[in-house]
Amino acid sequence: MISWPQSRSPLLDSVVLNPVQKEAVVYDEGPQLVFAGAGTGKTRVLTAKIAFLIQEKGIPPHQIFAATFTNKAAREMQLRVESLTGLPLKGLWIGTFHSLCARLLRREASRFGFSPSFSIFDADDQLSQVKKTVRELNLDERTMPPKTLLSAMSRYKNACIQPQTLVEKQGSYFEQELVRVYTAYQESLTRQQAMDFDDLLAQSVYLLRRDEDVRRSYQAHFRYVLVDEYQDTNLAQFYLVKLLAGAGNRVFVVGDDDQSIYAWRGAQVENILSFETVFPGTKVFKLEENYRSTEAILAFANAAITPNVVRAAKTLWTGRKGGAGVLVTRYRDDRMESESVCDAVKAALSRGVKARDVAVLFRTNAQSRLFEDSMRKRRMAYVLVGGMSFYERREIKDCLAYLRLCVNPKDDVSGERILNVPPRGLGDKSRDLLVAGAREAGQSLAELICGNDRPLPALLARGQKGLSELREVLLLLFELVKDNASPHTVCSEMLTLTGYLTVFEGEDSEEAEARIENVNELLNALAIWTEENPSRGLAEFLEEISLASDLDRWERKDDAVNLMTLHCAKGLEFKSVFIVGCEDGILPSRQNFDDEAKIEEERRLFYVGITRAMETLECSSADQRFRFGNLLPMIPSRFLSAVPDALYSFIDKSGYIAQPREERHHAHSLDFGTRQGHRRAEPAPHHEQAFSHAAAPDDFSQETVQYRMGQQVAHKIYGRGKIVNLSGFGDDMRMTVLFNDGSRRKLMAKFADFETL
DNA sequence: CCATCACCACTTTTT
DNA sequence: GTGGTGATGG
Repeated sequence: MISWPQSRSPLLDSVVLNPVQKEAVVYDEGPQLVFAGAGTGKTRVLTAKIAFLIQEKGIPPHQIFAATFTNKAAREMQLRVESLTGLPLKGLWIGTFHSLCARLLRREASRFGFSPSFSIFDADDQLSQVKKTVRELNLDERTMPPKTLLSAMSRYKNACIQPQTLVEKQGSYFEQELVRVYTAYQESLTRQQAMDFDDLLAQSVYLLRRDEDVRRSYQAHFRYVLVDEYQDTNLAQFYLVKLLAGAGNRVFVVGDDDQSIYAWRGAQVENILSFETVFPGTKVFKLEENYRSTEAILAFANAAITPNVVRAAKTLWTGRKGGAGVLVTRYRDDRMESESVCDAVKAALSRGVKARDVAVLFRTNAQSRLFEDSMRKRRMAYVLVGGMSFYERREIKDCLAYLRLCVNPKDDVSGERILNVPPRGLGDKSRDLLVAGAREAGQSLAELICGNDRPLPALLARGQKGLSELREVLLLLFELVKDNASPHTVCSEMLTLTGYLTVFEGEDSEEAEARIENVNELLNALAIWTEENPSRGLAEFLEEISLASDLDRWERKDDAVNLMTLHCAKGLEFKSVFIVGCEDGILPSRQNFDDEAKIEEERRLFYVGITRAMETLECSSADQRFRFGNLLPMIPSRFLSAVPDALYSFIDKSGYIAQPREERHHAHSLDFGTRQGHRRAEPAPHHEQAFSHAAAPDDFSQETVQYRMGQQVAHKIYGRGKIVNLSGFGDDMRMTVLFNDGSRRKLMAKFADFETL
């Protein structure tokens, strides 16, 4: 380990770097590429590099452009650099490509006829807009599926191909119509002063390409361009790096081709593999010493990735000899897998492992449910990352649409969304009339409704009242925003004015209650944000929301196990990792069977999962799994069989307790699983007893907690009470509890967090 | 106009 | 098992 010989800074002296890492940090000639294998300290190098540039090279923070993969990574990196240099780094351009581009585009908005407060459309908004465009062009949604169109447009945008350059080209019917849709879609976005995710990148590229002044000024301004996770950049991001770097090529990128897992959304591994040719004179550094995983895990990882053909040669090694072997397990079905994995997690916790250091990783979000159920049943705390995020819920999106409209009244996707929310008698018919009227007047929906300079289109009588109500609401909200009211005030005012919650309050369903709770949580989040960002307004809040991923909001909790997809786990590390659902069809995904390049990406995904583990790793598979509502036979992943047996221990728990005399390998024959529509099998046997107590098949803890009428219970929040009613059973059991404070509550048994007395 | 019900396709992965 | 869409009737 070497410290900084010529450093004047005691803080920089404190960074421990190996010789290669140090060389990469200090080198300062031309373009630089760091091949950083998993766990080789790439974040450390990147942070040290930025600190070095600021402190030793005297580059002002605002002249550094650093793109990370998540906003969270950016925040953490900034904090670390700040603590290294002891300087606040206010102006540093650090963030995801998307947020950095948004920042650039807002600064330069006037140059391309946009307002700096343009909206950012997320996937949901994009889809609404495409659907609308398809309808306007009188296309059939079945032959021209909006989703397909959207992904095709996304491909064009990733390659920075504008619709006007496509018009001349001839192609299939689909392609020709695609160009029409693409053209109309972009026009509508411009009209609404909106950018979608892809536009943030593409429009930045167009701007820098088109406007020499802008390009020159940014090239002169940024003295360094740094990119993390370079293997996952797409063509637009590559162009950006190239355009921003300019002739000086002060570019420093870090990545690992073996961890490239986003080709499906346009990332090109070629960016990293051909970096040296594209940036002549590149200095390459290779980090191959892994500081994260035990030798056993690393050997397993190396073996798992070996079959890939498309990769730069490298071999990770570690000085940490030994370590617990990797465990590969095979279960009867998905339920048994989740139960057993949760038991194994629980066992680890009782051995003293902290829940925060444990992760269960899966290929698809749908797999999380079983694990959530199993953990809840065991009263184990967990954090689920990803899936349906808070800000994607309908009620939240409704509220946000109002807020977005306040910032950008031209946003018709938001306008149409809230037109009849809550229901105010403005249905499809009224909407069409208003949209047509707005189009004719050259205005947006909100502008038309709020402007009084022009008679509104004749509406059905029923709509008039609702329309003037909406107008009042919007006018009041616009007024508030003009007076710089806090985001929290605007939102709560909107709720009062529209009576959004009264519909739910009238309903007595769990769902309505959850909605109300979510909206309250949003208000809460707004209040906190306002407090933490007193100088920033609604527009900034909305931008932060729309560019933040679920992972960005994730925080490790000391006592909660982490549940997430393999994609989400990139860049993270955990002492104990469980990779579940290691089956052909899941990992690798069935949809990628046909293409060897895609299989290789799936294999890299597996590799990413493996290399998250520091101390223990278990990879599990199930012989049968519920998918699409039926029980399907599964076989263990080809990725597992590619790893030599000697590198792991294998435990087969897939045998049937009901057929103890059967030969073991018959026990998991497929005939059992082919009956379609089969209901989920009886409670799975505890895995440690699977073969030992054939006579006691089902005393497993499916329902260890029993409830009965009149029973006394104690709830964490509501205190003590008595069960006065019960209905349903299993996961659907509901109960009414009369608490000692006099309140009466309906609860789902499976969620109810209390002790029986 | 809106609530309800039947039917359908769908599950990769996300800034 | 989900969630979105389309037909129907109040």
